[in-house]
Amino acid sequence: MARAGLTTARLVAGAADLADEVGFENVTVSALARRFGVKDASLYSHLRGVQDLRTRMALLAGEEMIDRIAAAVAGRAGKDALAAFAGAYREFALRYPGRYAATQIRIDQSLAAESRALRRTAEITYGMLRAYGLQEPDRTDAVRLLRSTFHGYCALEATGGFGAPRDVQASWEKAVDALHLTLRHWPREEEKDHD
Amino acid sequence: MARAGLTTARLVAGAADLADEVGFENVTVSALARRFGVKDASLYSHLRGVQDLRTRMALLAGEEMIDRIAAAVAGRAGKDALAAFAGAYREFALRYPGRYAATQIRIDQSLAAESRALRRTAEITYGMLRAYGLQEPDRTDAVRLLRSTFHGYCALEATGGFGAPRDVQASWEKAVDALHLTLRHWPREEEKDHD
DNA sequence: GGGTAAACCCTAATGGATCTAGGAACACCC
DNA sequence: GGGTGTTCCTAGATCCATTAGGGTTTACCC
Repeated sequence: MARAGLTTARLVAGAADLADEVGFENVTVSALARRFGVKDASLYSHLRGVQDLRTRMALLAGEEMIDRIAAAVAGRAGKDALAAFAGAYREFALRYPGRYAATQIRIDQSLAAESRALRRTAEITYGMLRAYGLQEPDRTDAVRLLRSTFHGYCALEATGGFGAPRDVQASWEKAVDALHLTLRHWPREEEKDHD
Repeated sequence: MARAGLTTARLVAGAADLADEVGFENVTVSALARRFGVKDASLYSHLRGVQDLRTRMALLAGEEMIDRIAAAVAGRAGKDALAAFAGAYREFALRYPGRYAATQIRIDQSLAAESRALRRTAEITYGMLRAYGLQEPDRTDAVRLLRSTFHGYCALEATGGFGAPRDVQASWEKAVDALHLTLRHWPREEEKDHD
């Protein structure tokens, strides 16, 4: 009956590792308890339940991810910053698929508001766009486009959506190039291109 | 003991409706049996199990989705076709969230190869790009970029990822505009923009 | 160093999910 | 009307989430 030394933080970290190994959707309270050599019920002193666990995993993974991205972007601007952001984003998504999946779940609005990770992500993303000189609402539109492309690419790649023989890394770099050009020549409110 | 008249097709269609109502991940064999007023075990004469059910849902939803898109794109070219494709894509994803989620699961490679929906999707997507005059590998890169952006946007929107007050429809139209320009001025292999 | 309160982990039990095995009722076809 | 499958059911095994309540270790305080 040696104590296992469980804490909420250790459990959540263990769950994140487990998610990377077996997939986010296969992280169960039972599996987590097994990993710590403990009975299921023991986890309920540290976690309110599986929903709580998932939320905590999402927040942890979000922090870890934005830390990597922030480190990659630091000291860069313009296309350099964009490429660094994109590279760190995809690197994280591919290397830690369970953690990445965790970042994509729906989070309670009130929790999201007080999440340091989300605030930092917004800061860093908007900061990265500064060089392109966009004003609202174009800035928000651009952020949404970037996030969509990054997430969509990683999600499709992760689920085996890209079947063509073409190198996936090369396509990614092309996409980042294209995004850079899009940001540089953003179709602003007045100067719409009709064609 | 009146027979319920179950068939694989009816079950899969029912499961798709159920997915749109309660979410793809909440479609269970039990819930589906309940919906048809039948015991769980009865479904196993028509379906091999929950994995089989999910795969069939994915194939069905994929067909339905590409049908809508094909109808929208028919007779259009260039930016017109792109906008129609994008509109039909997002319309489907938002209106049938459970079916859309089904289309995103990982499908067995051998099954994917013989899927009519996947072949048609490829045809229509590449056809839509004809007007932009891209050659391989640029064409594949462009397809990947389009799919990523469309999927990423719908996925983020569906999980409540867009918190800013900016109108989501407007951002989407801007994204489609931006994609059109990207396709028109695609950074081809030789003429790379270094900046 | 011993007592005690809190923290930690357990047993036990409920309810819901997937899935298998085997049996009964129905439809159809001659 | 008697086969002959197909369709659906009962029963049961296994796994997961969660709650209730109880025993044991830890750490702190005198």
